[in-house]
Amino acid sequence: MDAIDRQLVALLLEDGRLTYQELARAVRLSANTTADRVRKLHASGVIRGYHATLDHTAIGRPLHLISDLRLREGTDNDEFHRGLAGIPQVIEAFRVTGEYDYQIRVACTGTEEFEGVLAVLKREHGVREVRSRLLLHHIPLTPGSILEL
Amino acid sequence: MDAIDRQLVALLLEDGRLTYQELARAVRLSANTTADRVRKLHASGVIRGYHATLDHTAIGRPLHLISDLRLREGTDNDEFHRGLAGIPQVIEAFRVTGEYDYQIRVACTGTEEFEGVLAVLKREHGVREVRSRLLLHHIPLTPGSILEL
DNA sequence: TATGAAATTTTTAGCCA
DNA sequence: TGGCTAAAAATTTCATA
Repeated sequence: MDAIDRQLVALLLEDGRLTYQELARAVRLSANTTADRVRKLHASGVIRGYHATLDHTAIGRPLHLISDLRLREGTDNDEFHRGLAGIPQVIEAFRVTGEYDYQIRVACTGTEEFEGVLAVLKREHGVREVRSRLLLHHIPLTPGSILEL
Repeated sequence: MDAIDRQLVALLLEDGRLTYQELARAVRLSANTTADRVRKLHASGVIRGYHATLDHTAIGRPLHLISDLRLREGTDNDEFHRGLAGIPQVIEAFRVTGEYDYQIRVACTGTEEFEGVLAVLKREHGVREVRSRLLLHHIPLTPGSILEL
C-alpha cells in the first residue's frame, strides 16, 4: 500500500470502470503492473468491491428518508437483518450505538409507500420505535482525499 | 427501462466491473446490444456512476461514526459543503430535515482523530451542535431488489 | 516491474425486422 | 427503435525474464 496504490484506489473511487491502461497512464506504470496492483488491492480487501450507483429519483423513487429504529426486546438480530434485506425500499442499513439500535436509508415513490414500509417494519420485524427525517440533498465529497492522510 | 434494463442495473449494482460480454450472457442478448443499453442507462442518468468501495478499516481507520450537525445561524450552505469536502475523514454527507441540519459519516484512526474532526467542524465551519453515535455494523442488503418493484 | 504474444473485450459500422 | 453480425481497435491475460 504505497503512494501508487493510494493513487490507484483514489482513481477507482471516482470511476470504478477505468481500464487498467487508463489507470496505468495516470500512475506511469505498465498496464500489466497496474492490473496486478489493482487485483492485489481487491484480493487483500482494501478495495471491497465495485458497484454501479443508482439514481433512485430517476427510477421513480424521489422520496428519500433516514430512519432511526429501536427494536422490541428479544428481537433476533440476524432475523431482523434478513427482514431488512427483504424490503426493497431499504437501500442502506447500519447497526449503531445510542438511543436507537439501527439506522436505515429508504427510497420510496411517495409518502404512502413509506407508510407501508414503516407498517411492515413494526408489524413483521420487531421495530418498536421510529424517528425519521427527510433527506434533502446529498453533498458531493472527494472520497479519495482520505488516502492522502 | 424495461425488464432487461432492470436486470442489467441489478447486476451492475452487485459488480460494477462486469464486462459487457458477461452482462450479455446473463440477459441473453449480444454483447453489443448490451453495451448500448448500459451506455444509455448511464447517459440517461439511471446509473449515476461506478465506484470502487473502500474498506476503511483495512487502511487504518476502524472508527466509524454517524454525526448529526446543527449549524450556527448565518452559516453559508455552499461554503459549509466545501468545508466538509475538505475534511478527508468525512466519507458521506447529507442535508436533512428535523432537529439537525446535516448528517455525516466519518471514518477515523481513533478517538483523538475524531476529536480533531469535531474541533475543526466547530471552529472553522460553523457547526454549533453535534450528536454522534458509533457505527457498529454495516448490514449487507440486496440493492437490486428495488428494481423488482 | 516490464515485455510481447495470445485471448478477450469493446467499439464501430452496416444491416435487418 | 431495438437487435444483430463482422471487422477493427483496444484491453486484458499469460508466459517469461
